[in-house]
Amino acid sequence: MEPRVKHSWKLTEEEAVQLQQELARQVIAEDHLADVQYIAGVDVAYSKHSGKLIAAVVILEADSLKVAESVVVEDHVQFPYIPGLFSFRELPPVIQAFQQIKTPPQLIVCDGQGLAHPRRFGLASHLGVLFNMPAIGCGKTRLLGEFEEPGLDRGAMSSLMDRGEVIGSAVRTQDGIKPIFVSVGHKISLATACDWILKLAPHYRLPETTRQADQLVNRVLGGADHV
DNA sequence: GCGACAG
DNA sequence: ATCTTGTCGC
Repeated sequence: MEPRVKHSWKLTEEEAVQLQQELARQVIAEDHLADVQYIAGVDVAYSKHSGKLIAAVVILEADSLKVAESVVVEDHVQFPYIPGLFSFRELPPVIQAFQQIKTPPQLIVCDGQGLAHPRRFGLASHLGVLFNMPAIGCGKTRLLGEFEEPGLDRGAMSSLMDRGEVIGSAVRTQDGIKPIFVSVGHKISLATACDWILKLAPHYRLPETTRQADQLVNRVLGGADHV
C-alpha cells in the first residue's frame, strides 16, 4: 500500500499545526466504506531508553477477528510528544509498516483520537487522509471534550462534546468497565465507527485490532531489549 | 498564573 | 508511552 498524500515530517511545531489545519479540510465524516473484509490495527511502543520506537500494523479478518498478516517497523523518535501533535511522532514508522502490507484492509482502527482533537485532526484522521481510507480513532483516554458517564452495560454510550459539537463517543465495550473514546477518523460516520468498535471488542475493553497490535509491539520490544 | 493534556 | 510489586476486588 502506498499513501495517496505525502508530506514532510521534518516540521516545526508551527508548521505541523498549519499542516493539520489544511489536511483537516479533507476529512469526510460520512460512510464511504467498501465491503469490509480486512481491518487494520495500529500501535506503537517505545523502548525504555526512550530512543527508538516499534510500530506494528496487524490485519484482522473481519469475521473471525484472527490475524491474517502483520508487519513491524523499528524507527527512532524524531518528534517530541506534544498533545495535539501526536501523529507527527508516531506516523512515520506506521506508514512504513503499511507500505509493506500485502493484504489491503478496508478499514483502519487507530490507538488515539480522530476528530476528537483541538483542530479536528487527530492521528486517526491523519492516517485516514494520507491513505484515503476509512479510519476510526479509538483512545483509552480523552484528549479533550466533556461527556456524561455512559450506562454501565456493554454497548452504552454518550456523546463527547467540545465547543458545541459532538466530536466522538464514550463507549462502554464491557459491562462495568471504563469506557473508551471513539471518534471519526475518515470516511466513516460516528455511528458506524461505534458499531465496528463494539464488534471488534467482544470480550475485552479494547478492540482486537488494538490488542493484537499492542501485543505484537511489546513482544518485539521485549525480545529485542531482553538481550 | 494555574490546570489539562491521545501515547 | 515508560519506570515497576504487590495487592485489593470480583
